Amino acid sequence: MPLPETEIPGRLQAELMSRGLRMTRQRRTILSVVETAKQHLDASQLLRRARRLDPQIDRVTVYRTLGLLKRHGLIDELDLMHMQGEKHFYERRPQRDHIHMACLRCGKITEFESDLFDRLKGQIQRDCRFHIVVTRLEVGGYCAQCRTTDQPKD
Amino acid sequence: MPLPETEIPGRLQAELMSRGLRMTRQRRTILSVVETAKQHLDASQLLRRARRLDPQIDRVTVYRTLGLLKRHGLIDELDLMHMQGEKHFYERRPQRDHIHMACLRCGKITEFESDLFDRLKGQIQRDCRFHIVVTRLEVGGYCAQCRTTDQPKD
DNA sequence: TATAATGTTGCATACCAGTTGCAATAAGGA
DNA sequence: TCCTTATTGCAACTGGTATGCAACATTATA
Repeated sequence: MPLPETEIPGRLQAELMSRGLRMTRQRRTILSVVETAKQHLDASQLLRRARRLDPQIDRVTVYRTLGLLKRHGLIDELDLMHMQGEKHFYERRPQRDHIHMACLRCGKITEFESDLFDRLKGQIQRDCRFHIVVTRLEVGGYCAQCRTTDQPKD
Repeated sequence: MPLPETEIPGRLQAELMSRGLRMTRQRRTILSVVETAKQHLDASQLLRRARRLDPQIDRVTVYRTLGLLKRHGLIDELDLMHMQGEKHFYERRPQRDHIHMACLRCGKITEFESDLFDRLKGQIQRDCRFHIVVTRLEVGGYCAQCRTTDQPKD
């Protein structure tokens, strides 16, 4: 994921502490993995990386910490069109929502920000009188590289 | 789901047959359940309804038929923000894409069509040179009824 | 209408991501 | 430092979905 320059390392940790949550060694480790990830990671990848820093960390702790971060709106959960089973992927909640495009052929994930998307969310809030907490726009299709070559069959 | 008047009963069956697929008793049953559903159903609900019409239908057949319909782009798979576990919900692919809004408090699912959404998809295709096959825009938040009352706690 | 070829089904079993109960442990305030 | 309470790790479990395989049904063909 493009990590914006404005992001402060340790931000997640500071956020959780300011909410009065206990900062354990395990949480610090997991948060640092989430913060330094350059791509979207699933729980097991997250666990593997966390274990490189703290070998006795348990996967349950990873799941619980992810749940915590989700409930506090600090990370977003992605499905990425379920291209690799049913696992979920995580990213720090960005300042501005973006769209995830998944190429059904090469599997590449691309992110895209758009004013139209922002306006669409505004329209939903107004027209539907719906208070948006979280949005997820995922698009499956063929990226520029793959759409020129043969398409996969059924 | 709002089933548009333009929808022809037996449409799914005709579509599959025109693609040269075998039309079995089980498939006919499952297709009719999908076609007549008035809400988004998950695999187990679909199975229960199919069994009312054909008691010996097996759940794997439901999963396999759903997979088939998905691959042929005849139904869409929804997560509905994973509010009820990890199950998936299904709906016939509509003529025009719509947004699913899930109320995090009462669980109500609302659908919404929007020109802005159509334009956004156009922008993605153009600006990202991405050929869209399927989109999924899900929004979690609080509906008009629920946003006025107390919010749930962490 | 019978037959052959191939696609589809049902059963049992396995799988995989994620969850839960509970006793042991550790964080942070007094 | 002690005490309270949150958090952890282990093991076992759950729910949704997928698979191998033999039996069977569908469709094309004769």
